[in-house]
Amino acid sequence: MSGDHSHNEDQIDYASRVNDSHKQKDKYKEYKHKEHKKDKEREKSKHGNSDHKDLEKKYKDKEKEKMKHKDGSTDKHKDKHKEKRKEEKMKSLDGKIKKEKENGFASPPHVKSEPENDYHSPKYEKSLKRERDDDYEAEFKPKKIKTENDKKAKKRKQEDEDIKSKKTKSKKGEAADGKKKAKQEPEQKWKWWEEERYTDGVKWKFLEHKGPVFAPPYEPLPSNVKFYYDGKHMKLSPEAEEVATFFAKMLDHEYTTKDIFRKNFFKDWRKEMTAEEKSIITDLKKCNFTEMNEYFKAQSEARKAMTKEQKQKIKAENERLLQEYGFCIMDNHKERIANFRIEPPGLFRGRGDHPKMGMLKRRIRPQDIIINCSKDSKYPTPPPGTKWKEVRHDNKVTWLVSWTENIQGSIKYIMLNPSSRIKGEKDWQKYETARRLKKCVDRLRAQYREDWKSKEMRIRQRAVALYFIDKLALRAGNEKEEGETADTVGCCSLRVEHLKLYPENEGQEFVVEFDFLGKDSIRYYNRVPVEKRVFKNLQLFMENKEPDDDLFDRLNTSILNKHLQELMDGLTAKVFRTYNASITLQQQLKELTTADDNIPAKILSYNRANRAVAILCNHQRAPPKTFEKSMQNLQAKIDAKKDQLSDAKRELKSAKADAKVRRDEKSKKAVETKRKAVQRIEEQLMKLEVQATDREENKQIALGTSKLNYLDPRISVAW
DNA sequence: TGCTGCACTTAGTATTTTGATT
DNA sequence: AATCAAAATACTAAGTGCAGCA
Repeated sequence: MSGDHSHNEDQIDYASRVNDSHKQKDKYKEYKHKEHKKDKEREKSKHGNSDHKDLEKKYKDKEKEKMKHKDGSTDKHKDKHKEKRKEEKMKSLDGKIKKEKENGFASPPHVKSEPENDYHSPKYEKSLKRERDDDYEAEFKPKKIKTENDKKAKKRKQEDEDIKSKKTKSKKGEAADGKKKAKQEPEQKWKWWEEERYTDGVKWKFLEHKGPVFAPPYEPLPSNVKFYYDGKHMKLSPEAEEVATFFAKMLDHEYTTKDIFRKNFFKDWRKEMTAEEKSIITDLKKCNFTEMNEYFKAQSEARKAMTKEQKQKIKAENERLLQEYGFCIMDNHKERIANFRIEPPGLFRGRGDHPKMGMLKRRIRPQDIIINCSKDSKYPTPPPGTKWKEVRHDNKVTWLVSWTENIQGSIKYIMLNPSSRIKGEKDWQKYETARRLKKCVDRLRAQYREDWKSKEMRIRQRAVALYFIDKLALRAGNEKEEGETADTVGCCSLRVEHLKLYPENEGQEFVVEFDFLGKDSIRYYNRVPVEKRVFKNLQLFMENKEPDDDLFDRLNTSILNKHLQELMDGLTAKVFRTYNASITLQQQLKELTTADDNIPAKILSYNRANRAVAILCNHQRAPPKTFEKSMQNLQAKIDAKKDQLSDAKRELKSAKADAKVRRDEKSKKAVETKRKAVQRIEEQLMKLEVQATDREENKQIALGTSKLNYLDPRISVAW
C-alpha cells in the first residue's frame, strides 16, 4: 500500500448532520479512548445472539478447513467432515452432517432446530488471540500453524459449550479456568459454512413458513380522550381518528414542526376523513391533539409501571408469537426470520429533507401480500376471510414475504436473520471478495494513477472517482429520482457545488474540501490534500460548470462498476469500502498493540481501531438524547472520586506520620493499606476520566455499523 | 445505452433489555 | 428496589448493483 492511502483520522475532519444544525456544534477532536466499554463487552457477553461474534467463529472454522485442504486432502467433503467429527469428538452429532449432505436439500424430513441463542465465549476470543498472525489476505498458512490451531480449536469448542450451557455470569479471569467439564450439547449448531454452496442462482430447495404477523387492528380511543378543532370538541370517524393518533404520538418530535411533514400529513389525513370532517377540518394549525398525546404518554407510563406478572405475561405472549411465526424451515433447518412482523401503518419518517415525510404509510392487508415458499410446503394461511395477493414459488430469491409500500412504491421483504445460512454465506463472500481485492489493489491503483493522464475525459473522470472511492471510502453514488427522495449524493453523483479546491491551504498543497450530504443525509465534510494530477483534473472537470452540474458528467455507477468488473471478477465500488474498512482496522490494530499489553490495554486499542474505521466510513449518529445528563452524572462521579482521593491522601499522610513516630509493625502496615487505597482510588478516577473523554468523543460516532457490516471478523479473531 | 424494477445490503434511530450502582 | 447507562435488538429507510428490456 502506498503511503497516501493510509487512512488516518486527521484526514477526516468533522462531519455532522446538516439538517439538525444544533447538533453539529462540537468539533471532532482527536479521538481518545475508552476503557471499559469493550472491557465489559468481552468480559461478560452473556446473552448470545451476537450474530457478529457468532460469525467470527464460523469464519474461523471455515478458514481452518481451507488450510486443511491445502494440505493435500483429496476428497474435500468427506475428509472435511471426518476431520471435523474427530475434532468434535463425542459431540453426539456424528453422522448428522453427513446425512444432510446426502439427502441434500430434499423436502421435509426431520428438521433440526438450531439453538437460537448462540452463545459465544468471550474467552474464546482471547484464547485465540495469538493463534495466528493473520494477514488480511486470502493467504493461508497451512504449515506449522495447523496443528496448534487444531488443538486450540478443540479447547475452544469446549469452552464454548461450557459457556453455552451454563450461561455463566461470573466473569472469569483469563482463559485458564475456562475449560471445565465440557457438557454435551443435545442440540448442535448447524455449521452451514462447512457445506457446499448452491452454485446456480438457486437459493433453496425447500421453504416453509407461517407467513407474516399483521399489525394489530386499530383500537379507537376511549371517549374521554378528545380532539379539538378550533377549540371545539370534535368526534372523529375511526379512520380519521387513527391517522390523527399517528400525528398525536409524534407531537414531541421535531418532525411535526416541519412544514413538509405537516403538509404531507394533512393532505393524507384529509383523504381519510369523511366528507363532513373534510369540510370542517381545513387547517392543521387549528387542530389540537394534546389530549391524545397525553393519553399515549400516560399509556406508556402505565406500561412501564406494570407489575412483574403483567410484564411476564406480555413477554410470554411475544415469545409465543416468535416461536410460531419467527422461524421458517429452509432446507431442513429451522432458521430465524429477521422481521416477521409487517410494518404497522404510520407516518413516513424520511431522513433529511425528504419531500415525502409525513405521508401516511398505509396499513398492509393480506391481499397486499405475496407469499414465497416451496410448492411442497404447507402454505401459510391468510387470516380468516382474507386472501393473499399471490403465492409463488421462486427459489431464486431469499425472501419469504413481500409487499409493495405506498410511499415510494418500492417492495418490502421479509427475510432471514443474519445468522441464517443464506445471509451468512453472502457475508462471507463479501469478505472473500475484499480479500481478493487486497491482492490486486496495487495493480489497480497503479492503473488509475495512469488513467489520470488519459486523453479521454471519461477515463480521467473514472480514475479520479475511483481514487476518491479508494482513498476516502466514498459510496458509489447511484443517481436517484429527483423530488422523490432527499437530495443526497455519493461519489459518482457529486456535483460541482460539493467540493472546493484550494491550491494552497494551511500549509498544504492541492487541498480538496468535500461538503455534501451522503446516505441518510449524513454530512460528509472533509478537507484532504490530493495529488497534483487529481487536483488539475478536478479543476478541469469543474470548468465552465454551474454549481449544480455533475462533477463527473461522463460517469455513473454502472460505467464505473463495469470497469471494475473488468479489473477483477466480482469487484464493485462498495468492495472498496469493505476492503478499506478492514485493512484500516488491521493496520490500526497492528500499530496500536504491543504483544504483551494487558487485556484492558488491548481492548482499548481495539476500540480505537474500530473508531478509526467508523471515522473513515463516516458513520455518525445523533448525540444520544440523554447525553448531557449522563455526562453531568459522570462528572459528578468524578468529582466525588476526587474528594475521596484527597481524603485518602490525607489519611495516608497522617498514617505515615504516625508510623514515623511509633515505628512499629502495625503502623507500617497501616501505611501500606492506605497507600494501596490511594492507588486504587487513583486508578478508579483515571478510569472515570477516560470514560468521560471517551463518551464525549463517541458522541457522534457510531461504531456499530462498521463492526456489523465492514470489518472482517477474521481480523478480530486473529488479533 | 439508458431506464426501470427488483433483491439485497447498509444505515441510523427507537425501544427494550440488561446489569451495575446506589 | 430504584435508577440509569449501555448494550442488544427491533425497526425500517436508504443505499448498491444487476438483470432485463426497449
